[in-house]
Amino acid sequence: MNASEENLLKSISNDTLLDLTQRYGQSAFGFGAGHGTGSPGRFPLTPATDFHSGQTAKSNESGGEHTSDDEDGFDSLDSRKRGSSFGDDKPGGGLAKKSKEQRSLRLSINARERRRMHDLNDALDGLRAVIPYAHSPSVRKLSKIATLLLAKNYILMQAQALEEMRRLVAYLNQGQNITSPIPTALAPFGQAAVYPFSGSALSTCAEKCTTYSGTPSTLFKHCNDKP
DNA sequence: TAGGCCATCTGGTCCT
DNA sequence: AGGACCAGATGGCCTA
Repeated sequence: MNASEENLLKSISNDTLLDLTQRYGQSAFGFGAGHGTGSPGRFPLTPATDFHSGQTAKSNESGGEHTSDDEDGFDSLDSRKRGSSFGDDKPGGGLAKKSKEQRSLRLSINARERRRMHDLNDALDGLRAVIPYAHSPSVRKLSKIATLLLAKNYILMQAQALEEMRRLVAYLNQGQNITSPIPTALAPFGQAAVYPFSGSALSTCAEKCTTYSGTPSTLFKHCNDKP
């Protein structure tokens, strides 16, 4: 992890929304500031030499098509890594000594797992697209962990802002004039600021997922709630 | 060159 | 039984 990213994570982990807000205000979530200015960063990954054939294979970077993965996985695999025991002759490892049936099953499972991880990465890309940081080609893409932590705090910050707006509206609706700056009575913030869904009319997990994800519902099979 | 990040494979577990 | 999910292992790429 580079220094800039490290600093970001430090600032995220302490839950200081004020600090986070200041960073947003400065649009300081581009990691390119401290390093690699003018450098395109490490993404997208450059094509690598195929492990077996020596041919150049396109990276399976998330967002790419998942078409060829479905066959049996082998020929269309990302060339980065074939796994620890793939084709390995060591005892107990690899598919070489397994039956054709077992091998076929293993390849099928691998392809499924690959697809699953691609879906996960697609979702992470979607998350990166909506959280505020510099989306510039010269800026390094957020790492997975940074994306998740930043998203979490962004949600908290938005919830806090929403709660503040609600209080302000309520205050104004009482017919009181605001002669001084923002009333200090608006703080501290209630629980609703911490749990965005706590006051929501949406009661089931499925409803929340449908409303807030914008993602195909098939990706939310965790929802046990019946709408 | 070390460390961070990543994709992939793999075997285990749980669920439908 | 088959699929989803998970965590560990492995090795490639990139940056400081």
